[in-house]
Amino acid sequence: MLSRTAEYAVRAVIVLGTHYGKRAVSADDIASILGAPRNYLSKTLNTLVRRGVLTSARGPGGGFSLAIAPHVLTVADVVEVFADVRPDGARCLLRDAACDPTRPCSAHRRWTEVTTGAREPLLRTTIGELCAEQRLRPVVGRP
Amino acid sequence: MLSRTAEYAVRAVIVLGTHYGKRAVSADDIASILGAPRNYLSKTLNTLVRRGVLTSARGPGGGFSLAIAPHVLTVADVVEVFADVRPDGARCLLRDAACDPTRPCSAHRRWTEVTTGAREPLLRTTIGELCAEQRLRPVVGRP
DNA sequence: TGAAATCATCATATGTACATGAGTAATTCA
DNA sequence: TGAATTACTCATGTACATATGATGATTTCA
Repeated sequence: MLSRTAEYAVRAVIVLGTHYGKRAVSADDIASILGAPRNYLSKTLNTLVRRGVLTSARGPGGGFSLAIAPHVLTVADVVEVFADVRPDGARCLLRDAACDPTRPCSAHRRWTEVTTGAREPLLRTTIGELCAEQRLRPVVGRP
Repeated sequence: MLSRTAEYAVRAVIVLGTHYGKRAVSADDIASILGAPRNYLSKTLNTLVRRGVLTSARGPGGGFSLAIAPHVLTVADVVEVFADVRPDGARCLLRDAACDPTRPCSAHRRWTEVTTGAREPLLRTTIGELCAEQRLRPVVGRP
């Protein structure tokens, strides 16, 4: 469903979500946790820094951290840095020419519903929700 | 959202849906309707034929037709020929190792909900729904 | 039977995603 | 201040998506 890069990004952000408010995690550590190539991941993380999703710090004790709280950061926020899944409302589905935006063709409207619907779970789900269970170790009971 | 190829496929199938039960449409005609490169589209159409989504006929009067009625054929049926968007239930989100399928980790389950939710509009929407009320200029048959 | 129409396929080219290895720049701390 | 740590960047390579143009194979019909 996602490109390799976008999936690395989501997984890395989940790892960072589990350390949110505690400490930064180095690219080396994230790469080894994910089993992802270190330098490639590093470039991906750097892109997330430039987009304001992460912050970075060099030197000993440095690494990457979430710039946005896990319960606020959505999966879409991360994924859409690497793959634009937003419905292209301007371009018509059937022709390269644009529909009249005030009066789009019927297939166009229907297609927008499909792509909007597919995007919705990404918008609705936060990184925090995906991290939640990572904090639960098997022996820890639920309140 | 879709690869170029998958989008060509959906658009081509919609064109064929508007001619369903009437006549076949040639790759040349589809390419010119979509503004897509003819030979590239031809390969894409051929893939759909091999997958049983379309039928083809050579010679004068030949071309491509839907092998499945438009109101039965779903967008997912077409898209998933070119991009597998089905949730990968076996692989764990956080590691390349697989979760225990009978007892997946919680993030895993949550992630499956996201990808399943994103796929759902593709499964639910039929090509027929996208064809309805199309004011496509029909391809004129030979005299 | 031969010409036209049409799908199918091949050879080749280009760009981008994905990846690797080596190096550079910034930061911390003894 | 210098060594260790870490982010950042560059050069390069491979595979695949996206094309383009030419050619082969099949079918129809005058």
